[in-house]
Amino acid sequence: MDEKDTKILKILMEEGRKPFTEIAKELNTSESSIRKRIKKMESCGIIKGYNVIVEPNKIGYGVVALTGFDTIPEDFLHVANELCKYEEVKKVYTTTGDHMIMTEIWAKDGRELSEIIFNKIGRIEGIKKVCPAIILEQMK
Amino acid sequence: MDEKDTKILKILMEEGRKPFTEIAKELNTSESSIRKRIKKMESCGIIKGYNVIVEPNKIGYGVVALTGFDTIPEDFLHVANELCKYEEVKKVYTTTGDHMIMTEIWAKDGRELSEIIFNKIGRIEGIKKVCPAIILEQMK
DNA sequence: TTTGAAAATTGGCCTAA
DNA sequence: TTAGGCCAATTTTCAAA
Repeated sequence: MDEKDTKILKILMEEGRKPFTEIAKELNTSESSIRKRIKKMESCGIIKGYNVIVEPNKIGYGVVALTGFDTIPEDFLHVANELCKYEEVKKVYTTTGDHMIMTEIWAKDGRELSEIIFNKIGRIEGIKKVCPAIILEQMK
Repeated sequence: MDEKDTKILKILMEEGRKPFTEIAKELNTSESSIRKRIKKMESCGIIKGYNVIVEPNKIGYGVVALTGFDTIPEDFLHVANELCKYEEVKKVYTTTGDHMIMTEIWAKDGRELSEIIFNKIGRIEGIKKVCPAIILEQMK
C-alpha cells in the first residue's frame, strides 16, 4: 500500500467498474501496473469485492431501517448469526455502544418492516430489545 | 423492473464487476439484452453506481464507528451538510429514532476517532450529543 | 438478436531497480 | 525479488443493422 494504491482505491470507490486502462490514463501510468496492483490488493484482502449501488426506493423497498438489537450476553453470537440468514437484513455489525448488534434492514413499507422485525426476526431466541431507526435520506 | 432485472441486480450485488457476457450465460440470455437492461437501470436511477469494497483495517483504518448525532432542530440540516464534507465521514443518513443523524466514520485508531469526533466534527454548530458505536466485526 | 469492429483483459515473458 | 513494460491471444463491450 503506497500512494498509488490509495489513488487507485479512491477511483474505484467512486466508480467500481472503471476499466483499468482508464484508471491508468488518469494516473499517468501503464495498464499493466494498475492491473497488477489491483490483483495484488484483491489477493491480499484489501479489496474484498465490488458491488452495485442500488436505490432501494426504486425497486420497491420504500423503507430502510438501521436497526439495533440488544441481546442477553449468552445469545449474542447466536442472534447475530441468525440475523445474517435473512434476505431482508442487508448488513450486520457487532458494536460497542448502545446496542451490541446493528443491522440494516430493507422492507417494502412500514407494514412489512414491522412484520419482519417483530414477527420474523423478533422470534430469534435471546433478543431483549429492538431499536429501528428509519432512514429518511442518505446524504452521503 | 421485472424478474430478470431483479436477478441481474442480485448478481451485481454479489459481484459488481462481473462481465455482462457471464451474467448473460448465467441467465440464459444474450449479452446485449443484459447490457441494455443494465444501461436502462443506470439511466433511470435504479443503479446509482458501482464501488469497490475495501477492508478498512488493511489500509490503516483500524476503527470504524457508527456514530449518531443529536442536534437542535434548527441546525439539523446544517449539521448533516457539514458532516458530508469530511473525508473520514463515509456515510451520512438522516433518520427517525434515537438520533436524527447517523454516520459511518473511519479512523486510524481510537485516538484519531476521538480527535475527529470531538475536535473536528464536534465544533460544528448545533450538535448537542455524539454517540459513537465502534464496529467490532462486520458479519454481513 | 445477430454481427463485426474497437476496446479491455489476461497471461507470459522480459528488463530494471 | 518485486514492480513495471511489452506483446499477443482472448474476451468483452458497443453500436450498427
